[in-house]
Amino acid sequence: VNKTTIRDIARLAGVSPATVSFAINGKKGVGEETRERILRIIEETGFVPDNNSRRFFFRKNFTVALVGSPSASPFSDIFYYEVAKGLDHESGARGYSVIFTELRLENGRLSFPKVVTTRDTDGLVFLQQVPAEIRSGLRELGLPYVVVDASGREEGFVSVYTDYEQIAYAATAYLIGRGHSAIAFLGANRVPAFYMSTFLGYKRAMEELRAPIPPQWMQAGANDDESAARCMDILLESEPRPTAVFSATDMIAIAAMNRAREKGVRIPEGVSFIGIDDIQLSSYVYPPLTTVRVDKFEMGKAAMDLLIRLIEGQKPESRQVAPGGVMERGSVSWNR
Amino acid sequence: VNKTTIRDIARLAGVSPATVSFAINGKKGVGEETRERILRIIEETGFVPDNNSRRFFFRKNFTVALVGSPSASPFSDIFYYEVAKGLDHESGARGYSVIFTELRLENGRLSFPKVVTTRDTDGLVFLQQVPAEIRSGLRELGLPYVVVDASGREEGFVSVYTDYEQIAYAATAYLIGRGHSAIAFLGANRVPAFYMSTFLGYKRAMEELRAPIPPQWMQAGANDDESAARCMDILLESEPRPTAVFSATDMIAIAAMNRAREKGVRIPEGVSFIGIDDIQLSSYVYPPLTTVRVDKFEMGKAAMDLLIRLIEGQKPESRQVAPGGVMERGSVSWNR
DNA sequence: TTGAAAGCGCTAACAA
DNA sequence: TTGTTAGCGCTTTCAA
Repeated sequence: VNKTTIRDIARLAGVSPATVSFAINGKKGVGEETRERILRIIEETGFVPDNNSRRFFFRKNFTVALVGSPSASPFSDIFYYEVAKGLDHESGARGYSVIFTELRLENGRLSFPKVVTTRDTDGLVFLQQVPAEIRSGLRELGLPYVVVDASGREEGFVSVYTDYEQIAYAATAYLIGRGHSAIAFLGANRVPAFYMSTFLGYKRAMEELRAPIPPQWMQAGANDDESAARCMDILLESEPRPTAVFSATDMIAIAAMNRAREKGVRIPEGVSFIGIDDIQLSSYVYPPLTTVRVDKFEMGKAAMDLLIRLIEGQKPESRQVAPGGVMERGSVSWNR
Repeated sequence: VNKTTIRDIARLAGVSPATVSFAINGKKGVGEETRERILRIIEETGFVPDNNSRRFFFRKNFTVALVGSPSASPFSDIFYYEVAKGLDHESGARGYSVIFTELRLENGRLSFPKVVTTRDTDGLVFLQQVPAEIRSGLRELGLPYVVVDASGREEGFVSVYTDYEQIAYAATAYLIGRGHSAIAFLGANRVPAFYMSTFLGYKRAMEELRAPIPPQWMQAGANDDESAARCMDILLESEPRPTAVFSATDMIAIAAMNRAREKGVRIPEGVSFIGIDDIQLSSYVYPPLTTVRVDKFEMGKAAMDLLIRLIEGQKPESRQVAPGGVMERGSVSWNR
């Protein structure tokens, strides 16, 4: 198949290739009627300039890689997907494509996939955080990158984040609004900044209640299903026992909920639960989990915008995405 | 940043660029010691040949696009992710990258994203089926494509599939092995070929029981959460009532399970459930769903292999991926 | 306003 | 076995 080139169009229009190039890219230096004639011919022939030639000339890929990491799953499976949709949406409009890839895990060490090491992409998108083991490697690469759903933005990178302090406050305040005051906190300290934000939001809401919080109501180590279950055990045995639990993520809430049920606690009558994220899972567990939504699609779009700006040499600021509202489902009951 | 080129390497090695190119690509026509010297210098300098130049020269992208469709049910979210991992794994080893993209939905019509229409990729991967509305467009494009998890392989395309008849048989046989004989079928007819396979597998297992099946035990229209719930209602009201339900997918099983619980049925004591897929959700619902595993990672790998062969001009056959085993969890009880 | 010409980094045909 | 050379399709500089 011999694709038509800019030369063919030039011949058809009776002009030089350079003029066609100018016309296509909307540069000045082409007469109005010449431009129209050229564009009409392009329209008719369905000509599309060869992208690989442009890549070659500009020494640029017009490509961005979404870099997943095995350590992030399975908590983030669904998270990945919605962010990816947002990235795709925005990138399409800006002339970029999104490459899907994952960090390689070989005998216990994380490394970049070949697309990245060969610099066969213009920028990277990370989720939540850049795994510590690859930070120095990332610096060496010198590729622009953004972090989506970064917890806190202390460090020197561009990120898309949401206000988890505010969200945690909203979640706790929701429980308070439903009559609860014995509210426990179930947090994950694997990412300290995330822990901080959610805890502070919880604390702020509790302060307005002016009631002291028993220390064993504040659990920090719920980093996966099992540790969340252990934390839940402690909560259930604590005296007095909380009537509601605020969890920093839906996954934690679900693991804790399952544990409580195993121990014979009725939900939400015995203990109420609220989470953060609104992952797909949350509507399917029983009872469906009440949670505060985080707009991951929007985060993906924002990340793409920021990353393209970085690639093009701008110095964009990190961007905040507004939190969604409370998704009221079946895991919170009234407490009177 | 002025990247080092093949010319620089040639100069350092005291040979011509062509010789370096031969050495890199393992072509014959280079002396053994010259080759070693060149490769050593490449090693030392960390030189990586510019991929965009190769794309330009070969008029090829070394890229494959995973084409999602917005109309696909939320059921497939997790499916996407595991297949994508398989695609990434295999493509990395073969020098390709995976682009993540979605069909565009504009005023009710599906269309291809720009990456595809501009032929800025070498091949496409579809999930389950090619949406009917874009089939003719796909033909016009003339891009190679494969369908992952295709239901049946009647039509003229290359696909990766698994034997759902066999899987359905295994699932039903598992219930029979647990003492059940009043077993209902809950299927989805949105994709007829998939419906066929699962139903026939169910029927084959039931035939061995030599017991007649009341027609209302065979429900075909469970295509989403709500229709699955309605089907479950019918099952619960049918006389005699089945003691177990085989569902063609985990999502259907979960929706039906939730419905049964709403109606006050205890699971698995009242009714047992088994599904197909082993999606992540299945281990988190309550009770955790017993299901037959489908190896989606393997499907992704196989799809990539097939697609690359197609791109390289071979005529590969569709490939079958072996079904996984039964994942025994908490949704099936013994029936005596 | 338009055209001619050079060149991006690589590969492959051909010549030495 | 190795070097020379041309050229892939595009953009941009420079000259007309």
